[in-house]
Amino acid sequence: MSMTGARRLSTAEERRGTVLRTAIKAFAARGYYGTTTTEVAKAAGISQSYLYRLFPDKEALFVAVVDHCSDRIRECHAEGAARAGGTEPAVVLAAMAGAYARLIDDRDLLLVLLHAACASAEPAIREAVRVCYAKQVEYVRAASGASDEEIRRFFGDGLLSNVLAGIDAGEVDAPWARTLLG
Amino acid sequence: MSMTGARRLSTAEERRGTVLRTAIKAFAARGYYGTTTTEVAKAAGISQSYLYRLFPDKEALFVAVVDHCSDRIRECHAEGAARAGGTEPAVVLAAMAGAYARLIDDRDLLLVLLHAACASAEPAIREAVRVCYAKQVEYVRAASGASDEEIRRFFGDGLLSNVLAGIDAGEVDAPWARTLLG
DNA sequence: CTCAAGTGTGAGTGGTCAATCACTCTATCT
DNA sequence: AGATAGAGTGATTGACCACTCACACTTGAG
Repeated sequence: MSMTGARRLSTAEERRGTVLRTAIKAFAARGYYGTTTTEVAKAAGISQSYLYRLFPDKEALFVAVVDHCSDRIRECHAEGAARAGGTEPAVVLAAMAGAYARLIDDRDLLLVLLHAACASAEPAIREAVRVCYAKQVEYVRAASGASDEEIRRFFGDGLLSNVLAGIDAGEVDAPWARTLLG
Repeated sequence: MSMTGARRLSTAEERRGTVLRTAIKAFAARGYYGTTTTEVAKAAGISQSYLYRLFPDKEALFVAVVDHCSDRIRECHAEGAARAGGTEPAVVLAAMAGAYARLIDDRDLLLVLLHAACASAEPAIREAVRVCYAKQVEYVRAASGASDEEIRRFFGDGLLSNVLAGIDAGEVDAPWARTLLG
C-alpha cells in the first residue's frame, strides 16, 4: 500500500495513465467498433486480460480515452489563449486556432474525437462527446469573448481539419484538397 | 432473359438499388465497422446470403453506398443552385447551404458520409471519400464561383451540422448546443 | 520469515460475424 | 412440356472478439 521506495511493478493508476495515452493511437485508426481490446493492450504493453482489470469493459475504456483527449485539447486551447496577451475576441480566437492547428501534427488526438462522434449510437459515448463539446465551447467562449457566430465558425473550421486529416488530404495533390486545406 | 411481362422476382439491378437506399439507414447508426451485413440485408428485406450475390463483399457494398450518397448530395446542391437564379457567389452558396440544411432532415444521408471518413483506414473507402469530396468541391466551385475561403467555410459549416446531428445536439437544451446550432 | 494485498498473465469460453455453398423456386424460350 | 438461366434462401464454417478465471509473481508491513 505504501508509495515509498523503487518498484518494478507499476501501480494500477500509473498503468491506467499509460493505457490512456497509448490507446489514443490505437483507437485513432479504426475507432470504437473497429479496434480490438487486444490491439489496445498491445499498444500499452500489457496483456489483454489485465486491461480488463484496469477498466470494467471496452466502452468504459473508450469513454476514459475520450475524456482524456478532451482534457488535452482544452489544455491546448488554454495555452493558445495565454500566449495571446490581447483581449480582442478575434485575436484570442486566432491564437487558439493556431494552437489547435499545431495539434493536428498529433493527428490521433483529434481523430479519436471524430471517431467518438461516430460511435454516438452508444449512449455512454454520446454523453461523453456532448460533455466534451460543452466544455470546449464554454471554455472558448469565456476565454475569447467571441460571438456565437465566431464560435460556430471556429468549431466548423476545426472539424473540417479533422476530417481532412482522416482522409489524409494533405497527401492529395489536387485543387479540391488545396482549397479545403486553405 | 426477356424484360417484358409482369414478374414477381425483381431483377438483380432493381435489388441493388433498394439495397443501396435502405443500407443508408443501417450504416448511419454504427458505421462501417459497427454494422453487420445481416442488419443491412434485413433492412433491404433480403437474406444475408443474397446480399453476397449482389455485392462481392462488405467493403464493396459500403463503397457503393458512399457513392450513392455522394450522388444524392450533389443532386441536392444542384437543386439549390438552380433555385437561386442569381449569379452572385454568396447568393448561390446560401441557396446550396439551404438545400443542404434540408437534407439534415434526412440525417442518415449525411451521417453515412461522416462514418465513411471515419472508416478511411480501409484504402478503398478512403478513396471513395476523397472522390466524393473532390466532386462536391468542384461542383460547388463551378456552380457558385465562390472563393476558396468561402468554399472552405461552406464545408466546415456542413461538417459541424453533421457532427451535431450525430450526437443529437438538437435534443440538448444548453447554451453550447444553441451556440453551435446557430 | 510470513502473509496479505496488489500486479500481471495464459488459457480458455460463448457468442458473433463475414463469407460460402448446396439447394429450391420462378420465369422465359423453344 | 422440357430445358435453361437467373432470383433467392437455409445451413454452415472458420476466424475473431469481448470478457472471465484460475493461477503466478512482487512488494511492503508486522
